[in-house]
Amino acid sequence: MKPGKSILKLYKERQKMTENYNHTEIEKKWQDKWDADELYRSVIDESRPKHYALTMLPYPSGDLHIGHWYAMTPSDARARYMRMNGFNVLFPIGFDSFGLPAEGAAIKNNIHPKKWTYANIERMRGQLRSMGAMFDWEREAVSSDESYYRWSEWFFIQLYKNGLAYRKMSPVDWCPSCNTTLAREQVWGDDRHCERCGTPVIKKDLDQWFFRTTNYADEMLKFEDIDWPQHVRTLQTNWIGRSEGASVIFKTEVGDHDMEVFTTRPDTLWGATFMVLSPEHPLVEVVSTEDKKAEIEAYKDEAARQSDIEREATDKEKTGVFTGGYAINPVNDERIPIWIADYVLMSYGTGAIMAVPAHDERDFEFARKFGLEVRVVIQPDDMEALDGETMEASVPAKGQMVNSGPLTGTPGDQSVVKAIEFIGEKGTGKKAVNYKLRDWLISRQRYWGSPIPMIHCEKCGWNPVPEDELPITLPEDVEWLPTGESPLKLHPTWKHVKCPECDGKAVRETDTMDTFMCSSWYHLRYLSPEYHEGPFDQTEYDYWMPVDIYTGGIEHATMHLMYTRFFHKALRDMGITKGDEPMSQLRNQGMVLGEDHDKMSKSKGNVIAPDALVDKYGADVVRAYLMFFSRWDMGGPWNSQGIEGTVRWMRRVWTIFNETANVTDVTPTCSAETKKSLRLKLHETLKSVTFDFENVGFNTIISSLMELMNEIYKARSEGAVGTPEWDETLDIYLRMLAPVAPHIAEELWQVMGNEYSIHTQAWPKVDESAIVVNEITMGVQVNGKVRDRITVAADADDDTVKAAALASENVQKFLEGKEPRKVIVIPGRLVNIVK
RNA sequence: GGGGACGUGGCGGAAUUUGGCAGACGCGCAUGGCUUAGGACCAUGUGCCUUAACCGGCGUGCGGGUUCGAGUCCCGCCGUCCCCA
Repeated sequence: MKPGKSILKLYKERQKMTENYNHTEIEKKWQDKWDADELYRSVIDESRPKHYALTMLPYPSGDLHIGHWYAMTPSDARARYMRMNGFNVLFPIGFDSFGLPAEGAAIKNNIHPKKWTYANIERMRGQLRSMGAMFDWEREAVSSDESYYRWSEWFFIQLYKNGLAYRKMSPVDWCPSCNTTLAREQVWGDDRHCERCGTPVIKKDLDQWFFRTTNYADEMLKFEDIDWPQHVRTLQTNWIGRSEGASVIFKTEVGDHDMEVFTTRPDTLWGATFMVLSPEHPLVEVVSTEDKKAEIEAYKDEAARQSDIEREATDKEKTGVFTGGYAINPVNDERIPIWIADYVLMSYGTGAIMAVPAHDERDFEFARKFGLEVRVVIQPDDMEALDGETMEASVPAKGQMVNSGPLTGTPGDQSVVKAIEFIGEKGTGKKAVNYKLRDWLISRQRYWGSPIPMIHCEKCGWNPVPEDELPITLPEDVEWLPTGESPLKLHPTWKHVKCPECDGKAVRETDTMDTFMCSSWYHLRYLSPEYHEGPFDQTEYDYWMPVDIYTGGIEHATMHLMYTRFFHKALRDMGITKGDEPMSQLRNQGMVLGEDHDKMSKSKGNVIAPDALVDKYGADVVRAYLMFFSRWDMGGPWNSQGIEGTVRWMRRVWTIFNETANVTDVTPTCSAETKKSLRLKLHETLKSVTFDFENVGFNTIISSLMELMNEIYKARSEGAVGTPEWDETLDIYLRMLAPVAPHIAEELWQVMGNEYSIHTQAWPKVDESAIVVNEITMGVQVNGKVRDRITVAADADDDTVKAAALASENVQKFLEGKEPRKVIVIPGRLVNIVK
């Protein structure tokens, strides 16, 4: 090795250091300064329009992952863009810090959930700061803080007092190993096992608290006044599952009990040849005969182990058991057998159906399998006469009523209405609407959640805790049994209280609230997290609400996003909130996949850790690459080679600005043409970047900025440095870069000798005159295929364009001497010549 | 089973608005420059087939349709992904 080699290498290294920017240093420097200057404090300012930008509340799992960056940093860029456009922007952050994982950690590692949670929050605060987002930390809200859950409790009481919270017995998923109920989302797989221990869950009847979400089912189907993605609207609409029909009472033959059924097809009542109850239906015990009991019990156990989806699947072999009991069909007083079958769900409708095999697919399969009668009562006009004995499939279409007593002959377009009239007159049924939506089960047999502020007294029943006694705080001196049972229940003293009514002995509710309760109103707590007179300060509410843009994952479409709408509407009706909807606009981001195009997971080893990326590339590059690599609403695979392209771009940006700042006395040598086209490209870029920010199209923002940087390099090589056009371009470029890469933009803003801070600068305005062009190129097609390109004056009339197109040699060649039959001119776009 | 979304080069993806020049931008690759050197930087090229090159032909999952014109609209398939109390 020659001695000169290492010296040269050293020199090169040093040169590289000055050429490239030190992201760690710069990002720290500006984050500290922004903090010290409270640059991102958002306070009420009536002189400016407000913009409330909200990103979904993270759970403090312990480590920020790339998904958080993907959700938050593009949202931050958009919020910054709005700020530069004169809006007073609120972009808050906080933590959804109650929940199951904290208790998992407690049981597994013997660490208190509170300690675990708050340590995680502390760690994640630092990680969140590294994003360089414009979070207003003064408004941080943490849902497990006493000052927060005190108001969750208060809301519960208000809902209770207004009849929107109630208690009832309900079958819930229960893990016999963990000795606790599970949320629906904690039950996994087709065999319905516990997410934590893998034990198959069972259904268990428990007294639980519910919120009356179904009161708002119809209102939640309305989306006219909010700009939410069609996909989310569809998911919520299907989830609510509204259907119109009739409710009809069938009587049991023995005991004359009512069995209510819901049907969308009351016109087929005369074709009901049997009834099916859900295996969980309370009347199963009553109607079944002694000889069937054992068989029925076995069947019930079997059904309880299956998921509702499996049970409802139409391709599944039908199973069922005859109860030995009979019902009376109210329209014709016929005696029909009562069966139980798993395809009837207790959670849908009334848990009982009238089976009309001739006109319902599943009833038909069931009837054929068990040899039950198939009776045709509807005859569609365009079909041959149906025969119940021989038909091979059910006919669900509407049509003329046949074999239907007094309604025989009613045409298909009136059948449902007439049938409802008929049962109405008979007093045995009425028009009804059914929803798939259930009331929201709020009880959790958990410790780490907001206590339900209710007290039970043997004498006075349930009463809410007096409001001046709030908050009911969680006791900290608790222990976990290996059974996993809630420590609140096991605590020796906590639950024993005096009855607020009679002052006698009473007990607290030891269940806590579903954490979706906390996240239903966090956007209100952000308004005034230090406020103690109520859940929020009314003045702040009146200024900031509603949320102008809400960003987050699609996975919350039917959970959080429905709960929060319900919550807002319920609060509105109680006089607490105003307006019908909490969030005017919703935009969802997709998911960042691993480099193998698979979902990221520790077991697959394809997880991308943002902290390491920030160390290596800096927050600005990570932000920009996340915006660039795919359409935001689609997401896509990470590519560690791909990010290098963003690094190169950022380095080129850095170079251009530093070079320009350091160059003095330069004499421009470029042509007027160069200056004009640079300015054209600049304002075209500004226009499209503005459009893209407005429409949340992040990837094309970055590609436009890359294109413009390529054009800047071209202009530089042509000697444009030092011209007014050059200076204008660089000035506007930095402003456009600022929302994307806040640190480097701030640094370069300073390098260029401007006043701090770039983030309080105005968004530039497009100069339309710069975009006007004199000449345009148009494609010329012959029979739809491009054969040439012509350059014409931008304002040329159609005849001129036509003439220019026909003058093309290549066009003439393809015309083969023939006279064109038709020439279509699309101004500014193309010419199509039809041979 | 039902509901929804998507399908464009070797790869990620562009093509806004009302159907109007497909493949922007980036990765990768290739060639050249600078270099003792390059996994750095700069420049150029890069859908496929054919060609020395031009020209030409073919091209947005497959098959049909509407239209002067279809990635975009309609119908039918195939495939992938997501959601489902």
